[in-house]
Amino acid sequence: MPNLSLDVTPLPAEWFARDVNEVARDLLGAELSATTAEETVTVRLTEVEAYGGAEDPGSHARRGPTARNASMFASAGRVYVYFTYGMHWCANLVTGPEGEGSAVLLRAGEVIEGLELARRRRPSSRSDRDLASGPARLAKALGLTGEHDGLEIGGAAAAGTGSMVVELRAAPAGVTAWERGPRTGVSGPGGSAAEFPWRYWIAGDPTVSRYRAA
DNA sequence: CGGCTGATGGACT
DNA sequence: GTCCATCAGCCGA
Repeated sequence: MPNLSLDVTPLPAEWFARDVNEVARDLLGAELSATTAEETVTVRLTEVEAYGGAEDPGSHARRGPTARNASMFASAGRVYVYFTYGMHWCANLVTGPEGEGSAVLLRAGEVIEGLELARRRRPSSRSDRDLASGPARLAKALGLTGEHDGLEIGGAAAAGTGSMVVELRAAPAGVTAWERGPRTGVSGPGGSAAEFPWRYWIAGDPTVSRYRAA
């Protein structure tokens, strides 16, 4: 299935109204931009993970809505940002209808616009290809934090002293060279990692995060 | 480049 | 208490 054009605002709901795995795969190659204070960082998505609702043992939504995951249960086209490991923010795009709790975790990307700002935000990055080569790295390069949880794509929201606008454009011709495999850190009772090969990445792309299965 | 390990705090049982 | 949808720093090659 070819990628649909996403150059309209707000996003067409039908683009998200299908299996979260198809949405995840079609997000590969898409361009996500985040603008604050007249400065924009854009990443070309190279790695994502699909997470289902209550039926998915690896999903934050598996035990129903809480204060933390509330925005996951909103309708499609919003950003779900959560805090993990005591220091990192990670960003997802909500894909399901209201109440479902499905979303796509943005795991890695290539910075294609706003390189200077991305470098400023990630001074510890060893090279430009590491600027967004991991979920927390990507969120940091884009400037996304808990302030932006629930933000609607294509919309704007007050965030601290400034504002944030997030926009998404699909790859013009789609991505054909994609691969998939087990998600990170998803195993144990209720479903092994192998049962959910819902991690997708662009084959051979140097910005894909260095994940090794246990 | 790749492997190993400590850091660090909120959510949830 | 325990569990994280992780990363930076350090080391060796």
